[in-house]
Amino acid sequence: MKLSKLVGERFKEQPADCAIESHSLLVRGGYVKYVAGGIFSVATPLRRITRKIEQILREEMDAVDGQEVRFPVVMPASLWKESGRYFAIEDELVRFKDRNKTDYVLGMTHEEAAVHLVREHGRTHAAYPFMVYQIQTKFRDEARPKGGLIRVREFTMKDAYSFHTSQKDLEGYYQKCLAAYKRIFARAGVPEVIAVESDSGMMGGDVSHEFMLLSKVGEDSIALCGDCGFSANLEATQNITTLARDKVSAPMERVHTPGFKTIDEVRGFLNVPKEKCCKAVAYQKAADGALIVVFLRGDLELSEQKLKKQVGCDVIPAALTEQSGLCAGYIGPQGLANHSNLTVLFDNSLQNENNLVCGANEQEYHYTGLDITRDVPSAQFCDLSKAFDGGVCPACKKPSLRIERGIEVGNIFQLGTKYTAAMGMRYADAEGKEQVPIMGCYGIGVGRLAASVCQVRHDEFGPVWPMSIAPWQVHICALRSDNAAVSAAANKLYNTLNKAGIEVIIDDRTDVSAGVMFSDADLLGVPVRVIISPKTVERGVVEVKLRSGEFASDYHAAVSGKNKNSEDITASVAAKEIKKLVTRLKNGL
RNA sequence: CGAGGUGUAGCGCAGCUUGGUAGCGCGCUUGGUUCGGGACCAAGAGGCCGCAGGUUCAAAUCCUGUCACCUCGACCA
Repeated sequence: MKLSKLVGERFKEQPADCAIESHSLLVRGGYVKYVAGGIFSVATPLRRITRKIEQILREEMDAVDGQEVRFPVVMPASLWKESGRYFAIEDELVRFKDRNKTDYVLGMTHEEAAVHLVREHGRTHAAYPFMVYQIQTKFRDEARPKGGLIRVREFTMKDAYSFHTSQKDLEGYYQKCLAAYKRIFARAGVPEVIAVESDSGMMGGDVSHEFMLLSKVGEDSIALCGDCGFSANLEATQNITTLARDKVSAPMERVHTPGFKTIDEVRGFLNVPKEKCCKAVAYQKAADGALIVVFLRGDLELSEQKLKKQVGCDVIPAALTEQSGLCAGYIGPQGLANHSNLTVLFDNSLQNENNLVCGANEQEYHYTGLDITRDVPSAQFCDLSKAFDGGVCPACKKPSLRIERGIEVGNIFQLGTKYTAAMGMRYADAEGKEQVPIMGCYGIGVGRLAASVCQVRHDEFGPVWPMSIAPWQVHICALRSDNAAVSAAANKLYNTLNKAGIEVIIDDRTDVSAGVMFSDADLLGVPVRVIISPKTVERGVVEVKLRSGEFASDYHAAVSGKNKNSEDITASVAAKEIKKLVTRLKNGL
């Protein structure tokens, strides 16, 4: 590839509207061009990167007996009505009508299509287990695309679907896929990706993992235990609290707290620690507006995800009106209006607690001396608060939990029979009895992975691509290409490397300064840089540098140590050395 | 969907308060001088000032509406 012909502009100004480094660098390096909200065109350098990622995905999926297939982007609504998701999913699923007024959807994931494809093949138990996968464009009408390629509406995803005759078989296969995923991320140059337990959300099923690349720009919070290695999505991490109960329970006392509503105001006024307050949070069920009041310890945060799971439906923060019978800012467990349509829940953190401050369900009054055991004997406790930094690990019970941010680069779910049952997929078991197959699914976002690698592998000048996914392996900067000797030497090396099967891009522009060439090379992030200039030609050498900055002098020495020779010999000697270097980097040495 | 913000040349921005010839930097074109970390000089090209109404002799500027985008939140299979 000649850089002079490469489509896409590189520039030095920080683009407006880029909130994270990977977005800014991918725009500045001419990797992507914005088309519309969450929709990008991908230029050659990024396309070459994603092709390499896709190839790694194919190899690893094939290694666990995956069969590559291709599902349609456009599917009839009827297929999505079979699974029920046509109605369950709201605006994220794009719906439209064709010329005959038939309803269609744009594929945002392909469980339905997968079941549709394999239900005939899967009629006999002898067919199992098997997996199909595809690498294809998906469209999700995200409420708010952000972070450049991290969260987009149109994206390429590798999605795989496995089918099994027993939970045990699925679990065994699931472990194989988990191992395959670890290999994939290691090969893509981000071995630090970790698998964390996740909440399966509305995908259904019980066990699921998310693959997280720790990064401050990540959208997910992850709880990690530095002691036992426990890791889980914050939403799926049980919050264990350890506050000790006071020896003596004071009697409840009604106190005047004019205008003090929030925990901070009340605890400051009454001079008690936050954790001795009983906080009330009001929500409503999204479907019917029924009120939910959650009580939790004053220093903790409610997890909406956990609340949703507990009440079994979507929830929204409550709008407290006169009719609600709730007294905003003064809600407490004692004397709460007896509302037929009110759910009251207590977080585990309040269990056995005493001497708490709580609302009195009356304007401008709180109680002190609340003893949950004594005063609210009917309280139902469950896990509703968020785990926190420095909290207790649910696995090893040591206070060594830390909370970090991560980018979700992949996920795997044990789906169970949600789709197979709904869509009528059946097989005959060994006894001839009809059974419903069990399903697993496994996804990796290709563009998001590329952007994530950029996010964690860059310096102030540009991305530093790992050799395994770099758009090219070698970048030749021919300084002063207007000089015939330089141009001849550079082209000779370029041709020699090409013939040797090395992926090489040459900056053959005759009208730019060295600084421009180096800056562009930095933005393209190719691992091995070869510099040819009048000076190096004079000495009969080429200069080799690594984008990462490591080992640069070694290789310079190795190449320049050769005797001064004719151009031909310099090219072949240099090419040999460069090929060795590329191989070494490929093998991660 | 809620809150805040921004739309002016390919990109980054000024101009708007107080209406009166549309500007700057980068990039682009041509010529010349330079040449190992985003060079310099000279001459050029490039704009429906997001869109639609309104006020006015006159609107990038004031008013109304609308669309798009960004940030935070909600949502996220």
